[in-house]
Amino acid sequence: MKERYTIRDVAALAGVSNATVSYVLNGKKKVSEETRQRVLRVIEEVGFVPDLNARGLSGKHTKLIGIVIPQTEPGSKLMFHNTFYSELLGSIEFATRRKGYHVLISATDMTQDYLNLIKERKLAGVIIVGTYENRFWAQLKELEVPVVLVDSYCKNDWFHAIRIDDEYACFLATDYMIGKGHRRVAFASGSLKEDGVMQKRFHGYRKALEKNGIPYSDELLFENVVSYESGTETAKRIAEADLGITAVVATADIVAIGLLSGFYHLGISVPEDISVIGFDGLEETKYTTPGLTTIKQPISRKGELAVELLIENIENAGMEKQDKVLEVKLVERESVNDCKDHQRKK
Amino acid sequence: MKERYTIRDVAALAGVSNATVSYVLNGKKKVSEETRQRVLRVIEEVGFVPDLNARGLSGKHTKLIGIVIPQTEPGSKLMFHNTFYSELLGSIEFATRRKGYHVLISATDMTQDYLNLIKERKLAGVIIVGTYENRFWAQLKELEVPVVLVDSYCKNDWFHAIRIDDEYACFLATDYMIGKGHRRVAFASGSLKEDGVMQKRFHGYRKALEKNGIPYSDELLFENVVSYESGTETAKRIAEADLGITAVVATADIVAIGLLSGFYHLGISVPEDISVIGFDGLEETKYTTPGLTTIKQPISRKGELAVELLIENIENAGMEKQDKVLEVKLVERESVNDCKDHQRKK
DNA sequence: TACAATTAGTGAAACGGTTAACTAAACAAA
DNA sequence: TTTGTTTAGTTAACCGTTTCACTAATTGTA
Repeated sequence: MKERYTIRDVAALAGVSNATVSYVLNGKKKVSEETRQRVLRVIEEVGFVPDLNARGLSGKHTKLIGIVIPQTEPGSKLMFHNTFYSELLGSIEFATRRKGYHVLISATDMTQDYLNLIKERKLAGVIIVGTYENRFWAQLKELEVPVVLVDSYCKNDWFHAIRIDDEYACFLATDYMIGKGHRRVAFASGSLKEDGVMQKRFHGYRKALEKNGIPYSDELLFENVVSYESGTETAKRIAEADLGITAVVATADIVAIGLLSGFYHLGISVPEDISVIGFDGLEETKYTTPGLTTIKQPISRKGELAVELLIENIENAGMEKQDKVLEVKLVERESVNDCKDHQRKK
Repeated sequence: MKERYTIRDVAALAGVSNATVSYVLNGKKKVSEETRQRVLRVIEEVGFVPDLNARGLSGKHTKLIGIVIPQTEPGSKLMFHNTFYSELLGSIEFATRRKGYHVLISATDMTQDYLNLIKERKLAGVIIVGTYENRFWAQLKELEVPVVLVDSYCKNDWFHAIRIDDEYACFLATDYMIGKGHRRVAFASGSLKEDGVMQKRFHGYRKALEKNGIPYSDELLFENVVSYESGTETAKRIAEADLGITAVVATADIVAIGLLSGFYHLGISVPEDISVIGFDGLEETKYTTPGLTTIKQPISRKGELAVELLIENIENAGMEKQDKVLEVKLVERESVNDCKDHQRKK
């Protein structure tokens, strides 16, 4: 890269000391209007741009924030395929840029490597999405770097968090299905191993059954990964199980869309033969056939809020921990019908 | 952030000078095996991690690379919605991480702001995706930073480039349709204003018509943005135009998927009433109804190659410019039928 | 034995900012 | 006139690396 003007060059040209230029740049000390203008003119003329590496070295923080998006499998293809993450990432990137920060993305779990990255780059803050792994959370805390969790649950409650009421949201979805007369409601879930959003959503599902006096049955739980393919797979399993299922609550739109496709290819018609409700409110749910009824969560808002919260915390340290719970709403489209009550259709 | 061990701390603990530690770290000078081990042991013990800001300040390069993804509209929602970009981004991120580099993403055009970003962060290299804007390219060149273009066309031919043969690819798609007996083949394109991939693809379309002795007709060109919505819109326009169109060549799967949905809602059946071919080979084309016949391009490979090429250029400066053209292939699924030759169906 | 060459390691000056401590001038108050 | 205060700006140390120039010790050569 080409050699560049430094703050000292600018100082020399403007006939002041480098400190003065620095003060003009960051306004931490008063500089007479006259000098200020002179310095600014020189900056403008030579196209001076400060070196953020140097600033990061001596200054308070680097204006660099890290985003951790879960890595579902090596190659990180799967996760980028769920446009939930795309939309979230887009909103984070946009909000970050608007605030004059830059964003470093990593599709990885919170590992020792990532902790090192935080140190190496002296990240000003970190946004972590959808991780429940807590083996490294104590170490993360020790780093004393501002952290905002999105859709993550940290038992210790150490970090800021942005989320929705996952339990309620799935309660809503399930209760809605039951309200339509469905009694055999399957639950197409992501992995329930970790103590995260999926578990919360599962609890919501069970609560809705309970409220309506429907006994929970293990057979109706279809646990899988969160992906298109897993949806089609689950559709097959549901069809083969032949349990009289008339409705499916999916824990992600991408799964629901997979279900739609799976059922279609099996000659099972949605919503005539089976009703499906999704979760997320992705754009594409408007365009699927049939249009997908879903629980819409404010994805972009999550990203925006995460950035705002993080930057606020970066800029005024020692801020009290915050938890923001955003609202969801049920969007009715065409993938849910009233149950025709053929209790046991063959 | 917590105070950290520096290279001098490590040096003191190992009883050597800081220079020696530095040489152990980056192997630029020989250090006796004994000292090396001693230093490494201390590093391990105290968990020392070098500060990349400091390294970036004094060292050759920052191991930070920037990715520019085009911004289609403020808020950058649209572009992140095309999973073409998600997949590309995912592969870039993965390849980058494997090489020990980090990646800074920006959804923006190549503007003065971005040029400044390159300077500010002293980016080691830049990957630019799908931009044709060249107002700033001369300035970018002056920065003397390694650049790889992906799906971008720079007239001056200054930068490394990764691409497919867009013209041939669309020729293939169109010729295939014609081979199925279609004579009225619409072209659902992105904007042809800029001198980029869309224009190349358009040329391919025209060449295929020409080869088959079909006169080109302006009416059959449907220019729009590249998005789901634009696809549904175009479907409507095609239906309303009533021009006896029996096939559509789309310049992006996301548009094609929009077409599928649009036609469905208009009661027009694909492929019975109209055939559709897409472009990109996104995962979801497997799952649409009907499955989308499409021109598959090696998206992840594009990302990988871009990263490899860029890093090679970063690490051995003065490398000769390279152009890589990757292969595409036509994937047949269910969205294309032989033309029933109802020349003018009502 | 003397001199050159090699090897292992050191010292200190960059890199380009920030900032605490200081100075000099101008002004106000007694 | 003396003293104190405010204002505008400077000096220089520092942030944590890299790397050039150097030294001291060891080895090789004639």
